[in-house]
Amino acid sequence: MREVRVRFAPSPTGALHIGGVRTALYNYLLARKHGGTMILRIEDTDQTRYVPGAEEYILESLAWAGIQIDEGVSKGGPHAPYRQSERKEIYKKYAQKLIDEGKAYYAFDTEQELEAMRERLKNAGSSDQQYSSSTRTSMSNSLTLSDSEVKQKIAAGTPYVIRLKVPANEEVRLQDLIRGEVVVNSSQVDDKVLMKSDGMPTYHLANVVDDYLMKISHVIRGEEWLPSAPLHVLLYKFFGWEKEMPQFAHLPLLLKADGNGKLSKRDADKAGFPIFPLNWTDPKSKEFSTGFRENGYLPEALLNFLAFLGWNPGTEQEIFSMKDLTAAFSLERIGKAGAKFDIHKAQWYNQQYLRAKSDEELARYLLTSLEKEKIQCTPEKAAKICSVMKERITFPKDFWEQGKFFFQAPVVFDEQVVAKKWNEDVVRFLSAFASELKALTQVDAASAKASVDKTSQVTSIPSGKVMQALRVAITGGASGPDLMATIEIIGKDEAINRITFALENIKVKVA
RNA sequence: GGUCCGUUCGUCUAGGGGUUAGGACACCAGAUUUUCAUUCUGGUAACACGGGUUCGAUUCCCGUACGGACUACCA
Repeated sequence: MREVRVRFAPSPTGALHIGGVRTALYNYLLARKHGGTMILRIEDTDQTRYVPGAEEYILESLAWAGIQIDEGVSKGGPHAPYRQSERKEIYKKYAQKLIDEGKAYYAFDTEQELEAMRERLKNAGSSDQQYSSSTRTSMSNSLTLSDSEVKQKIAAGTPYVIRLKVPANEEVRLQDLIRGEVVVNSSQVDDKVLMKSDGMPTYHLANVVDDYLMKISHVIRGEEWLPSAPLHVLLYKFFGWEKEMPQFAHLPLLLKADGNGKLSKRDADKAGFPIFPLNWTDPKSKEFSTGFRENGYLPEALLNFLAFLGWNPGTEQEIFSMKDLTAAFSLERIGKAGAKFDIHKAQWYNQQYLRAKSDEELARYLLTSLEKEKIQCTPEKAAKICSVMKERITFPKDFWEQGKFFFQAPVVFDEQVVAKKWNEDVVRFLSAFASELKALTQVDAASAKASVDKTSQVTSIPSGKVMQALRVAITGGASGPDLMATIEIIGKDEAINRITFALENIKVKVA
């Protein structure tokens, strides 16, 4: 097998779509698996769609995800520059070569003329309205014009594009690593523009030239590129690069969770989950989009989830670190059908990865939240809280959001529990329990439990009848981690205060 | 419309000519628990359809349906 060199080649037109992250991931995994090279190339040949900050965003997203670039923008390498706008002259040279060899031609048609051509064909009932072998003869190009006319037009500064002269009726085959052999007749491929009138290449030319020059071994990209792959094959042929042609792998698309169709930002917004790795504000429209990172998704969990959308190892193992993924990954095991993006599974992965962390690591999340709230807490206490809460949370922020009561005494109490459980017995029990606690020098979970049992005996009230009320008094809510552990964490005095406060403020419902 | 690609539980998928069609998420039920959650146990649930080929097809072939991508001087 030849040296594995893969590239992720996004264009800086906005935030990086989550599907792009998966494409990058698969590229990266293949590179790592075979000790190859991961290249990042920026495809910024469309100047009208350029969005400032997008490139930085892509870089930061990949870094966050843990997808490391070996070569490319921001990193440099033997094939620099890696930004296509800076490689303009290179493409020009290759386009010229095709012109010289009669494999491409100049075209001077204006937008209106092209429009008129399509209209004409449409009216004539033609099934397609392409600029191709059948229509090029009636257009304004270097095939129909004389040499002197062409020269004159160019000299006069008439805008022109360079088009590929696609052969009329030829079978173009390509061996896709995921889909097998794909055959397309060249008559289905139109005379694609290679060089635009602004002097920039189109994707088709730039990608083929760069992949060749950068010695790319595998092109792993989304399925939306499959229809134009034959064109690329043709280009490799015309350049005489068939031997160096990379292998293609066209990935199944990421679909929206409900209904059908490509996963879009709209769908994600509607369902309330992010679609971009990081927060993003569009510089033009000022539209803000949330990111997976800011929503509390761990990169390793997101990647694990993403990896399994379209690929699986064929075993029953579900949790895969980047290392595991690298070891298990293979293009052969990528599926063909589009995968619906079900955020539930992503959340489950997040839970799994969060739980696997040590209390000390988790404590850092809680401490971060507390800092924002300007609440003091020792790392030890934070770790303890995380330890009792880790089984019930999905995101780092949940430690604070579901554990506020560790730091703030409740002032309002769950109405349902109060209505249902708060009664004379409760008042009696809690008063006695508070006294019981007072008698102790220190309260931990075990002694708190002992006190509950003792109070139960003394008052002859079964603890089961009053535990919910105790919880409400201590936390204000109806659910939470182990109550005795909670009491231990807030401490004896605080527990007594809270019970006293509840006793004073919750009215017994008159039966 | 045309070209290409696809189709196994609700979702991600394993499997593959003869299987009780497996797992995970989600869902439901039971057990545990002071609650919720966790955990454990169990459950509902799938080969799009029609023709071939074959002793036998969910698996191979062909159609149909449905879905998707592409159809720009966008990538």
